[in-house]
Amino acid sequence: MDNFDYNEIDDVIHSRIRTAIMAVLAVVEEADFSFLKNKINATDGNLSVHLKKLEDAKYISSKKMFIDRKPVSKYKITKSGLRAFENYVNKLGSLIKK
Amino acid sequence: MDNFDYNEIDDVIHSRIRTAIMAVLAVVEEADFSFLKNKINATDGNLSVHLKKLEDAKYISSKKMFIDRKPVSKYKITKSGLRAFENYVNKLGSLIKK
DNA sequence: ACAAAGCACTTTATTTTTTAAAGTACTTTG
DNA sequence: CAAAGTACTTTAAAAAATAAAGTGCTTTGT
Repeated sequence: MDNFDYNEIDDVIHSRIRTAIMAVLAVVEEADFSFLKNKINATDGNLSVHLKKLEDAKYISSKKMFIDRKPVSKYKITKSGLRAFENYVNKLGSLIKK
Repeated sequence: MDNFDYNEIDDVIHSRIRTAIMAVLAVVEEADFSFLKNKINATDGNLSVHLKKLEDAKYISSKKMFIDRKPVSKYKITKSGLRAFENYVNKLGSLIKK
């Protein structure tokens, strides 16, 4: 039992809502705003803010478009986002199950 | 792939520093302030605040005493704290590794 | 003996983050 | 065509995290 340094946990990911977003985007090819909103059970404002934070960190990317005359934002995890999420999972796993 | 509801993640535990504290206290019988501080690499003020928060939630308990004429605070995880931590780990595990 | 430096914390204040509430820009339905 | 809905974004308020000071001793050096 050696390393428990909390600073090694990625704080961009380690927030309830962002952890959930990343977990979903890690397993789907692409997800739009409404899908995520329902999936993780978030309010609009919150989701919007946290998606932006993940996007600023380049962990996810978005494309905005119109489908059936309605605005739709599609999100997907980036390569570095997936890498970060994997690291996060490993780090947390090593912290947690001993 | 069904349940990703982020509200189900225990927010008392899901903070980097508190996750680390709980992870340590889940595997040791008892730990004092300095031990925790070094183990998880936290500053005094932060550690103090978060220990208090976990204590307020009854996830950990503390005893304050003097050893070698110096104040020492000993912390241990409570039964409900361990249960909460286990639930947290399970929940996060089910979210994360799919 | 006494000042300076440590140790083990706690408290307060500042910054950052999270959440909730409004707001924007349409589109659909009665 | 007004009211309700969809898909968000922005702003404002509440909560949390971090950093900085402060407290109360004890130890070490001179």
